[in-house]
Amino acid sequence: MENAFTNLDARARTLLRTLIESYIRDGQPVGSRTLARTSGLSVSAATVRNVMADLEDMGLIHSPHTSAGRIPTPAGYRLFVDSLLEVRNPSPEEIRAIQSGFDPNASTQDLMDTTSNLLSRVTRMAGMVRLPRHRNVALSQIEFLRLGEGRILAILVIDGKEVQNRVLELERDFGQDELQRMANYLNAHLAGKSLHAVRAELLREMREVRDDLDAMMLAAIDLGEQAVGDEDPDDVVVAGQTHLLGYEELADMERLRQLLEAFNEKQEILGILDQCIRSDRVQIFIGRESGLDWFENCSVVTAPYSVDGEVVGVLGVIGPTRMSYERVIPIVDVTARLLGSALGDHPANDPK
Amino acid sequence: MENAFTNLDARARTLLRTLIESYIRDGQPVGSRTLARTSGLSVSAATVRNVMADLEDMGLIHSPHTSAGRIPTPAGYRLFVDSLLEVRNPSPEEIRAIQSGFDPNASTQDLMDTTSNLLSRVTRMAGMVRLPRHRNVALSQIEFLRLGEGRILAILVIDGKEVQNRVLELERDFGQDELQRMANYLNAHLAGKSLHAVRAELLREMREVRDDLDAMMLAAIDLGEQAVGDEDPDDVVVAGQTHLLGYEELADMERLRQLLEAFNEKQEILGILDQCIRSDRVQIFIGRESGLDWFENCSVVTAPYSVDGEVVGVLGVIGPTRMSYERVIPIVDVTARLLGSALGDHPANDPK
DNA sequence: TTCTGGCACTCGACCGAGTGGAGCGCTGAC
DNA sequence: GTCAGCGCTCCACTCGGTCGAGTGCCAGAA
Repeated sequence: MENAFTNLDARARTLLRTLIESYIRDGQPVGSRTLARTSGLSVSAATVRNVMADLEDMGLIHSPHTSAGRIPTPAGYRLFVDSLLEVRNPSPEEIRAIQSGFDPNASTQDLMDTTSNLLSRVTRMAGMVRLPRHRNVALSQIEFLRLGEGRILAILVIDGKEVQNRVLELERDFGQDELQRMANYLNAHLAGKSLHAVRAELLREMREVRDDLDAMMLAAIDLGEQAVGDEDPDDVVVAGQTHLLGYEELADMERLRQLLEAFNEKQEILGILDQCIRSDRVQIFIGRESGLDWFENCSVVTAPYSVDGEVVGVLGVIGPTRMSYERVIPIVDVTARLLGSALGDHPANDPK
Repeated sequence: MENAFTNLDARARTLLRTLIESYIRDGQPVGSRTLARTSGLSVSAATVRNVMADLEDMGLIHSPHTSAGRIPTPAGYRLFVDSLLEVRNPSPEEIRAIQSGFDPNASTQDLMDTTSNLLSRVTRMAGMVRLPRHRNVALSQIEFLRLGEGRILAILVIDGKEVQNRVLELERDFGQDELQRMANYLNAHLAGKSLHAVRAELLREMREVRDDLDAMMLAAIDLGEQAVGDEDPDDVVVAGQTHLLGYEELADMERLRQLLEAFNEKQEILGILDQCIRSDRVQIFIGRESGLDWFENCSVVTAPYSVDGEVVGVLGVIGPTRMSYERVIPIVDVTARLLGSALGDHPANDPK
């Protein structure tokens, strides 16, 4: 890549860019004559052919068959998005359309749904949102309910609006009043702190003061630790998969099946998104770069979103590799920013 | 229908049946010669042609074009499944495969997921399960948690294992201890009764003894009524939609899109299933019978499932109209029965 | 050395004609 | 009512020919 990039002179890069733009627009292989005319350079088709031959040698373009025009290879797309693409800012209408979709009073889950819908509608591809990790949201309240012999329902109220249930299976049985006292203890000590902090505190306390506490407080801390313990098996919200049926470059039924199956399973989607969470900018996967066969002809554009400066999740879209990156990238970017700020407005105890 | 059926003599019915079976098997229009040979009747192709002409007049079959064989019309399929089809019992392996899929200790939600997966895997079509109405499940416990000014979280524990949350928005504000007492009151009076009964009781009590109760008990009943109130917006679990991509009679991308979209929205699927909940046997929708355009070339096979004699939900499959009804019907039937009995074993307080 | 015009060649898309086969309807005989 | 046979229709497939787009290469100009 580095190699290819440094080897390319300005003219070759202009031609490659024009070629890819043209192919993205029309979906047709583009020939030397067209390219010579549309590139803006004053060179003949024959010269263009020579340059194209070089580009082909470098693996950036190829022809589907003799005497068809050229189309970009994945490597070509890669070079294109990395160093040739001029990202357009999203049009004001697009920003408005996205912005108006966010209801700051909605619950997190609703926000995720709205966002992935929005992404898919605006880009006409499949949109997806990785649920935010709850690291820094405040624990409002914790309660325990005895369900049966050794089975306890832990209820976490987070941020004053999200409710999470967890069923804990325990060795020992607790009475409801015991549980109540534990809850009181935990609430008194931990309410208002972030889940992250709560976890840390519980662990610390368990180590440091183990011996000083009576059995019940110990059990309470233990319970709290279990309840806050592993976060939900993190999930991802997907929308608009069906848009993908419209692209004829994805028309292979078997591939399409695998693709939609992946959306159902969510596992692999999750894997892809998780790879992006570290970056702090828009990231792009082209074709098989993610290591998945069924991803041929598909690309992913993702962007992390953050609340209060910390990255808490990723969102993005999946579409055909031949997509309008210059349009999609800023949309994903803006959406991530807007989602971040929508999540940032904690309507903790807002009336109604 | 009545008309067509009574007008058909045994021979015509045999031929129609053979024709449809053959078409279902091969997907090819079937001609008079083939039909004469495979029907088992000793009649010539010419005679078969005459009969076929009659069947065509009755609207039971038609040819896609001159001098192609005949294929069944929706009306033909209808007659076929209503009175010509000999339902095979599912093979022992199939029963075993289905049966082994049920884990009697699983939660309702898991059971639904398993079941629709099972249906789709065994039939290689899309499986769906309408969640059971919670009419007759017992309320184990009800608790209230104050979230904020006038916002209360109601927690219903049902059947000793299912947990449901509802956020109630109230005019008046309640303190946590008030709520606690209300919950105690409600639990004392209502625990162990079916949700259905609970509702009835709450309503009765509100009318009859309104004046005798102090404000708090009244509020408690009110709360209880709200909490038990409307059941969840009933939902449906779908699985294996992607199987449908494999059938070339559904290969029209636009149709396919609408179909998958419908699976996502679930609304229309719900409508179809709800139409079936009244019947107590396997029901079949063919093509547009359900009134939906995008259903062309699709059929639905459903069966209600019941717990303790009462129908609580429906399950079924969606596939191409050209499906093997004799195989699918018994599968759906058996699955419904097995699901019913799996739901019937209440593992209310089972250890672990 | 680099660019350019020209030329021969390749390949796929398209068209039209021809062919074989499946299947139908009709008719007249039994 | 049943049946065999005939003529007809229509489709699917193949084949050959043409056209246009596009390439690769070469020789000459700058």
